[in-house]
Amino acid sequence: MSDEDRPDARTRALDAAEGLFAAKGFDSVTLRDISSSIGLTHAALYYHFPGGKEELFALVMERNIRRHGAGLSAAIDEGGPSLRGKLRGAASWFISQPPMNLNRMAQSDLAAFEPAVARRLMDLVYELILRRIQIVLAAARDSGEVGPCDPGLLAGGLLGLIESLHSVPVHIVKRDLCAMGFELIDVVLKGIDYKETGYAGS
Amino acid sequence: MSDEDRPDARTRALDAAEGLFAAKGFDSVTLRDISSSIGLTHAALYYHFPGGKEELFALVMERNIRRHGAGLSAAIDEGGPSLRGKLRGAASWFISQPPMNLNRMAQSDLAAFEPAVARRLMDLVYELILRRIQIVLAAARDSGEVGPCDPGLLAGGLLGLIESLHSVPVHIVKRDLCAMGFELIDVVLKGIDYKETGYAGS
DNA sequence: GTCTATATAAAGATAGAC
DNA sequence: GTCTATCTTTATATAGAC
Repeated sequence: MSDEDRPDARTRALDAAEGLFAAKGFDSVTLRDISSSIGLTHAALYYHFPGGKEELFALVMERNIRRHGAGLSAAIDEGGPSLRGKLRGAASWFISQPPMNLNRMAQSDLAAFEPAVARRLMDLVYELILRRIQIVLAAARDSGEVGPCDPGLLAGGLLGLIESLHSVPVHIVKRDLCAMGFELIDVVLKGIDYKETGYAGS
Repeated sequence: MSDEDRPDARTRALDAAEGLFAAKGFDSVTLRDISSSIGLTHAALYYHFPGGKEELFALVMERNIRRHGAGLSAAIDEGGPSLRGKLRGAASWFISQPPMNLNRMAQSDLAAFEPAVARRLMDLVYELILRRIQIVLAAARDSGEVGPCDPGLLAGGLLGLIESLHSVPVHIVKRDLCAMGFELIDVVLKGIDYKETGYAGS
């Protein structure tokens, strides 16, 4: 095992920035936070990202969205042919990842950015993530697997639902987050009247 | 109508801060943003809030949480005896208000606060908001109005679901946000197999 | 590529006049 | 109560040495 498996400084900067931006948001993270976490001074970041903090953030977010798009797509495909399997795959993916905090990105982080940049990132979210879920739902509806519904509305709702699991206070997490996600998926599929779930009361 | 209905400066500061903090988060709002929006200099804020920005934020958040608690409670009571009515009331309330962004508050805004302050605010959220929804669900389950379910999990999920409506891109909002919220409530109640909803296809 | 040093701007906070 | 003025710290960003 050579030491060549260590990413170059640019990639390490992107990785560090991704974690910090995801956890604290654009304004709360300083370039020094990022650079010092990979053993550089903040000035070195301007060599790799001449556009400064905004360029770094935009690059990080785009990479993050694309990674989520690819991971989500694979997880859906691995879920098998049923809608339930596909949605469980999607839930597993989002639960396995740090929270995307799309609300914060849209409403806070991108507020001070050039509209073109902000627009582009939000379009990517829609195209690679929301649309992917929407298509799954629309296919199930069109094939009659489920009844009439609004796939666009439901896709956003499902994402909010699953991502909200990341905010569950630790002392409330009695079970595996993934099991909780699956239970919420079953609620969406069958409603809370659903009797055949594995859940056995409080 | 006397001019006495104008709130005092302290209240106007809290009001302005509430809107700004809600929209942009703790770090993105400056004391000058708040003071200038009510025609004061930022130094004047230190007369009303000697503890500075952190005190102001904590006061604003506590007031906001209590207002949501009261509004939510009233909305649930006005929803009538059925679970569906109560949940529709809750949805109407959250949709009528600016987004709470509890995720951002818990994960970003409060990260740099004293643990005791952060803990206290999160406890208030649980006690006044999540618990209120949880109780409604538990009562419906215990009375047999719905089947077995986990009220704690569902309360958080419902909140995430409804709050996610605030992030729906404007060009996607084909209908009234409240109607969309009601449709999501019906999904939770009956699942997407539900055929008797008013929804009439894409 | 990364550093040190520095320029510049903005923010929280305080002192003291009015 | 609110202001002006100032202090201190911290951030982004740049220049130039190595």
